[in-house]
Amino acid sequence: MVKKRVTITDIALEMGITPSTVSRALAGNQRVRVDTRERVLNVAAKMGYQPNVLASSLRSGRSDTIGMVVPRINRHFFSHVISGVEAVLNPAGYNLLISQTHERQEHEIKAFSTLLRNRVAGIIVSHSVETQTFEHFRQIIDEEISLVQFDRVTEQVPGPRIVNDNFLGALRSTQHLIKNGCRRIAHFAGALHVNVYEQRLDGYRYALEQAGIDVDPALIVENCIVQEAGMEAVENVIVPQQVDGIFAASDLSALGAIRTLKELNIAIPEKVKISGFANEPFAEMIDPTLTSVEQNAFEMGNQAARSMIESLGKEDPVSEEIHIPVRLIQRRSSVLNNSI
Amino acid sequence: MVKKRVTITDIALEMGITPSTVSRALAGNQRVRVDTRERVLNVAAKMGYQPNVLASSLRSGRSDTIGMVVPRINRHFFSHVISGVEAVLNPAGYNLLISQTHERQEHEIKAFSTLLRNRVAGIIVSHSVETQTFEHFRQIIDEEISLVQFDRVTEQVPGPRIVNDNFLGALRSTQHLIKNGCRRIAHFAGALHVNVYEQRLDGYRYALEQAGIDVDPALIVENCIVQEAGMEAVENVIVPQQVDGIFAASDLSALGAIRTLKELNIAIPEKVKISGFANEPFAEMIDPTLTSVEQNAFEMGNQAARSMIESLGKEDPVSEEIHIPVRLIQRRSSVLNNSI
DNA sequence: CTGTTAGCGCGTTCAA
DNA sequence: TTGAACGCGCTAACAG
Repeated sequence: MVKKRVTITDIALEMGITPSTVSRALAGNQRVRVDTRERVLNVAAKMGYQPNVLASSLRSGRSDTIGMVVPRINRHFFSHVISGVEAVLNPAGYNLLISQTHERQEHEIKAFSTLLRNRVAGIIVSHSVETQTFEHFRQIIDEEISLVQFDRVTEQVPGPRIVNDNFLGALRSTQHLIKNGCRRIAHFAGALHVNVYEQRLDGYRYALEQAGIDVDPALIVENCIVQEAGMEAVENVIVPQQVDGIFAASDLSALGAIRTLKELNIAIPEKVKISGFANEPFAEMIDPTLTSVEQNAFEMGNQAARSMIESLGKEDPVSEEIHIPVRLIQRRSSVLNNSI
Repeated sequence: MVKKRVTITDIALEMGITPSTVSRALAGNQRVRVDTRERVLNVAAKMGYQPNVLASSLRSGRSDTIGMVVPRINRHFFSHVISGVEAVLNPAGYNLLISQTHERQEHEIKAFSTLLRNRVAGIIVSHSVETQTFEHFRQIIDEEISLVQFDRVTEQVPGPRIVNDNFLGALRSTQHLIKNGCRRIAHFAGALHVNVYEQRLDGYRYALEQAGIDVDPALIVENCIVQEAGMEAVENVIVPQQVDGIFAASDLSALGAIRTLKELNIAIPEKVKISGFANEPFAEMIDPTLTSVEQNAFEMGNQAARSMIESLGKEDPVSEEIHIPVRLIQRRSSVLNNSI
């Protein structure tokens, strides 16, 4: 026996009133007697009524579902951003529909399509690494769906952008290496068409220039953000170029460098000082512990959600850029004495 | 200017046919001329038509949204399960609506309510640690919504249960410690009303009994799954009880133990051998590297999703229990010589 | 304060 | 093969 789902009509029939009144009572509308509202609420609870948000959204044209599109759900950074978004959106009465792109633009396009079909009120997105064109944002913009970008963002699309202070993090990190005596500092960079990696490179460059150190292109390793790339870079660049410091745009490539350097018996931090980016959990667990730039993913999620809620109340998108502060965490991979 | 959303009526008007025909054409219905179907598809694409799944679901009574309820999105294990679920459900045309309970039963109840209101076709859930009663599953069962449990499950609720082979993992892990010479083996347990921790305790017990070692209740530390608890347990149990082996139900408490033992200059693995559970990423990064039981979270997600799709096609739920194999990964925290 | 009427967008009868 | 009519559950406009 299938228990049919309870509708407002069922409640109305049960009480001898009309569905309209039930609807108003449930919605907390003022134009309904207090005692009838309470009776409706009672009967609804007793009958196990669950409002059908599909019908409600269809009729009202409003939706309380927010779409979220990320490269990968199971990456430490993104899972924490998602958690931060959820922490703000859920208490505010919104639900999250999540898609991952696996770093493929094609999947990003599909994800948008799915979210549009589901009539989400807004979309919170961090681009796939492949994404360099933005025509697929057209429909989102045309339909005036609120759009918030975070971390991997572009100015070519309107709406708030929540980003880490990548430039400052890179600047502080490189300055820290310089202060500790490094002169030939390599940079493990990412894909430079992605804003975050471009800005980290800029911060690195600026720090060197300020210190009167020439920027040597031979010391900049592109697309070096995974562990294996860090390992290879040690053999191809760090050793032959007699590098004494590494600012890595990723903790993983920093880890790769540490492992290979240890194998080669090159002392860290005595011979080479290293700092990474992201402060992954393993940074404080490896030997030596890894200096890194902490980015507050949870807070970034909170802010993205707050910006989304704000956008939902406005007519036109505000294309502001909001910076989440970063913090350099000094550990043994870059500091000689035992002061830390 | 708001571009109004395109509906099948718009397409019909544009083509001088009726919405019915458009609907049939888009649904791939046979009872429509091949060339009109193709014309409809063309016009739909040209007009940027996105089907309204809310209206579609409302009308058809079917939904392609699956709800997922987990304790925390941003935990390594759960984020990988989610990813595994997504990897199967997405290509099959389903969307995921995700809620986290933060280990609170109250939030679990709210999450269910939200999913029911959104008329999900099924729910994939792992209980909060607080969950010990199951009345809040009533409505899900009554409305015949497909239900799949994973990891933290109960037989008190119908439907497939996808679980790790916790018993076997614990058995192999404890046997491994015994084989390597341990006699007084402590167990860092979790909350014992949760199936996974109960089974890990059982496996530990069974291994001891098989080896003719008495189970000493003083060596079983309950609710010891976070780092701090592992640290305290070293001082309260490991040292005073002269323990020579620890089987921890969690990598985190194992990590805590390692840290405190190192501070106390108690040699690992010479004096105390340790194995954990979950094979968190840090297990191979700490010093000494941590022996642990690998649980394939991604595969567990795949299986949960497959079971869900299967359930959706059936009338009555099948209450089978599906085991995901685990694997003991031996590392330096438990092995003396350099053979690994 | 409550009832009546209409329609959101779609899918599914029943006719033609 | 197509069209006309209806209704999924709900909200909103208009009466009263």
